[in-house]
Amino acid sequence: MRDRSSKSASYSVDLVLMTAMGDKLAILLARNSSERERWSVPWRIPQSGEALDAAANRAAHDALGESPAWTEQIGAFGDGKRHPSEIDVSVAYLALVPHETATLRAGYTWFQVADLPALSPRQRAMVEGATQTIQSRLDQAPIAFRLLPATFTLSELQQMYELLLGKRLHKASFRRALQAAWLVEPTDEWRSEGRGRPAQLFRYLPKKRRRAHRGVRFDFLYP
Amino acid sequence: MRDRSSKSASYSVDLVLMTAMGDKLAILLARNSSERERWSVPWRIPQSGEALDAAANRAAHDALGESPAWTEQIGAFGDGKRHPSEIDVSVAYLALVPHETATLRAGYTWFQVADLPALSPRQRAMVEGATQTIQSRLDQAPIAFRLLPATFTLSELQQMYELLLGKRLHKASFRRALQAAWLVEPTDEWRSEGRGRPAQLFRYLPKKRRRAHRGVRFDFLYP
DNA sequence: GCGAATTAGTCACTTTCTGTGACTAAAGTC
DNA sequence: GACTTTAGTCACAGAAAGTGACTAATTCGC
Repeated sequence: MRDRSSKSASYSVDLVLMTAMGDKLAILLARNSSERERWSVPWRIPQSGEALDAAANRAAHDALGESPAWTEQIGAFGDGKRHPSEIDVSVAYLALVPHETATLRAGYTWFQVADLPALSPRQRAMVEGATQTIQSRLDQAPIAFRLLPATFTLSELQQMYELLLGKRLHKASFRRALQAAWLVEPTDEWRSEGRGRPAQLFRYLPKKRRRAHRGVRFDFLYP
Repeated sequence: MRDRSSKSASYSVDLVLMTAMGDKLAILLARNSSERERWSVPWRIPQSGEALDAAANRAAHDALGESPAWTEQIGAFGDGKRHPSEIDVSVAYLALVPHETATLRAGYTWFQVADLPALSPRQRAMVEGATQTIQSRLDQAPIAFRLLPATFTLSELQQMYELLLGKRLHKASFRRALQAAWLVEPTDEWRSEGRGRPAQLFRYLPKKRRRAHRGVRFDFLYP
């Protein structure tokens, strides 16, 4: 990548930037000229005094020309897995953009996560971690909304959840849950998508949520 | 701390080691001789080639003489907040031990998380992150069991959940959910705790879980 | 010894939530 | 105008959660 000024720096910031392309998740990769793998996740070495998320944001700006709709740290990766550079530890960030409005700079390409080229072991672990983070935080953070444009139909939102969860959802149940959670509000616009009845457009409704006052749910997955 | 060999190292591993003392959460702090704050979370600079979790485990061993019952990375902290040393970035680990069996080496003390002494800003952020991680992963990882001895009564388990969740639970609901999740198995031991009927002892039952096959739950908390 | 107090463990009832199929509505296609 | 397609809603059955009351086994006070 760029800023390889200090070859001895011991940590990097790596960016797993994801989007939804059609019905597949995709990840942004940068073409490498000098490293062993032909492609890699964008990464930067923080400049002196630069915060970690600032470095992640810089990597995103270099690729997109704008800030992602969502950015969140995944964790620090090291522990023996090889990185594109000789860096000991890499702090990975997950970032999301809606595919509709994203335009890529030269040297960057979207790859479907199901069909990635060879990546360094450490970066492959980061991609793995990023997809797990998405699934696990889907019900705590507005992940799905950050992958959609500002307004969307409820069918589009449902399809996004189906993509992220990897399973079909029942329309009536989905909408009932959505209503109960006060997550969206209708706009006065409608969209006619070729055939079929036009759909109303909605927008995400960030709001002070009253904490769910449920008891324990042992929906555990762990061994 | 110790191993201050390379003052120029740019990242550390910091350990937020927690336990349940009575009905309060407590955290392990190490007394400082030279740093600005009198107390700090134990931290280490990874030795060359040492993995991040190995460094966290080393910090735990130095304090306890044994490995924690649970260890998990929380994330990397930097972003301007001051650390005990001049280190740029610190990778924080959450670790758990049952209070009953933990014995501390000299220079280490438990503090209730509600009543901590002055800590460096970065370490305070880590403690904050650790408590959030505990709450958010309580239903995905055996957090409560790692804070209890190998065998325990169901009342003790319920009290642990009440402590971690910060709210009372109904006994019948708690046990019903526990049964449905196949999380514990009875031993043939009973414990008489002074007055009242003796309680059967249970142990944690790690097991291949069948994935919860539920739909979406918009139990969101986010703004 | 015996009743009160205390803690464990279970049951049964009510309320709430979820899964699901069927229904109506509004557009385009032929 | 009949048929197809997508949006949006309803209503019912079944499952799950909230809750109070009940039985069980022990210690304490007298």
